[in-house]
Amino acid sequence: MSYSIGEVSRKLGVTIDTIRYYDKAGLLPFIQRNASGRRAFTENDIHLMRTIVCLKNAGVSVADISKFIAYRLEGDSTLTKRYRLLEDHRQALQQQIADLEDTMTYLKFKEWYYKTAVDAGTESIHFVPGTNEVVPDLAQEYSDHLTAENQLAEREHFANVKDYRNRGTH
Amino acid sequence: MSYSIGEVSRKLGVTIDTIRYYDKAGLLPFIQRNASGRRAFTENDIHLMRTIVCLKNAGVSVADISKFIAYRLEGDSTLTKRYRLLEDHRQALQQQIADLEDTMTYLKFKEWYYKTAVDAGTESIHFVPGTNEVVPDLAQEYSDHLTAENQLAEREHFANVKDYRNRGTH
DNA sequence: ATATATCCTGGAGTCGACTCCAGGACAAGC
DNA sequence: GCTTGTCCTGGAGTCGACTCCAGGATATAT
Repeated sequence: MSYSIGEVSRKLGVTIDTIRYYDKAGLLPFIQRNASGRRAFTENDIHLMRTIVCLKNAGVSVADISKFIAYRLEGDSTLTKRYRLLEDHRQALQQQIADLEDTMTYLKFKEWYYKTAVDAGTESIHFVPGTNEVVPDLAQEYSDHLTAENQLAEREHFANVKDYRNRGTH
Repeated sequence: MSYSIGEVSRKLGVTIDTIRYYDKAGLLPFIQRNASGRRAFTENDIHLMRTIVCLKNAGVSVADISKFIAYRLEGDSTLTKRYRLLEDHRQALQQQIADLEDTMTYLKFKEWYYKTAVDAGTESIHFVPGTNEVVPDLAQEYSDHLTAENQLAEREHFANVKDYRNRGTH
C-alpha cells in the first residue's frame, strides 16, 4: 500500500508544492513512481520525510539536508559525517541563542542606565566628573545595584554586560 | 566630530552597501547629513548601530528591528513593547534549539537501532515476531540499554525519544 | 590642477526557499 | 461518458536580505 503526494501533504502538514520542491532539490531520491508516473510514497518514505521536516524545523538548510540524504545513501560509513553535520548546526544555534541572551542583558543594562538617569534628572550621573565620558566601570555599579539575592542569578549576566561595556551607552 | 560611512563600515564590520540598505529600510532614521549630502555618523549613532548589528546577529529580521527602532523613537513608554519583542525572539530561538535537540536524540536512537541490527546481522531483532512492525516500546529498550550511570543524564533524552516512537525507524 | 579615493542615488541582480500557474494526463464517482 | 478531483512538468513569480552596478558629485594628496 502506498500514499499519494496529497495524502503525504496532509499527513506531514507540508504543502504539495514544497514536497515537489524538495524532490527537485534532491531531498527525496528514494521515492518511486507508479505506472502513470505519479509519486507513490511508502510508509517508510513518510518516516524519512518526517526526519527531513524535523531537520528543516531545526533550521538546517535544504542544501545541508541534501548532503545528509546523500550520506544516508552511502550507508553506515557516513554515520560520523551525519552526526557532525547535526553537531555543527546545534552549535551554530547555540551561538545564536548566546548572542541573543547577550543582547537582552545589554538591553537590561541600558534600561537600568536610563531609569537611574531619569530618577536623577540628568544623564550626567553616569559621567566622569567634568566630562561627557561614561564612567569606565559602570557595569560594575550596575552589578552592585542588584540585590544580594539577585546577584547570584545575575552574576553570569554581569559577565556578559562587561563585554558590552566598551560599546558605550545611549 | 563625526564619522563617514566607510569608517563606520570598518568599525562595525558591516559593508557600506548593507549600511545603506539598512538606512533605506528605515533602521537608521537618526543619521544626519553634512553640507554636501554625505552621511555623518556620531559616536552615539555608532552605538545604536552596534545594538542593531547585535539584534541582527541574534536572528531578528530587518522588519522587526525597524519596529524596535520606531518604538525607541517613541521613548520610555515603549520599553515594555521593546522588551517583549526581544522576549518573543528569544522564545522562538529556544523552540528551535529544542527541535534540534529532539532531532539529535532521534538520530542517536536511530544509530543505536542500526548498530544493534548490524551486530545481530538482521534488522528483525527489532520487529514483533512474525511481522515487519517495529516493537511498540523500542524506545524503552533503548533506554534500558544505557548504563545506570548514563541513565540519569539520558533520562530527559529518553522523554524526547518517546515522542518520536510513532515516527518509526528506518 | 590632476589623479585617486570616497561618497551619493536609483535601480538591477542574486540567492535561498518556497509558491503559483499553464497546459496536459489520469482517476473516481455517478 | 462526463464531470470533478488529483496529479504531472517546466517555468515564472515572490520575498527577504543583501550585493552590485552606472553615472555623477565631492574630498584628499601631491
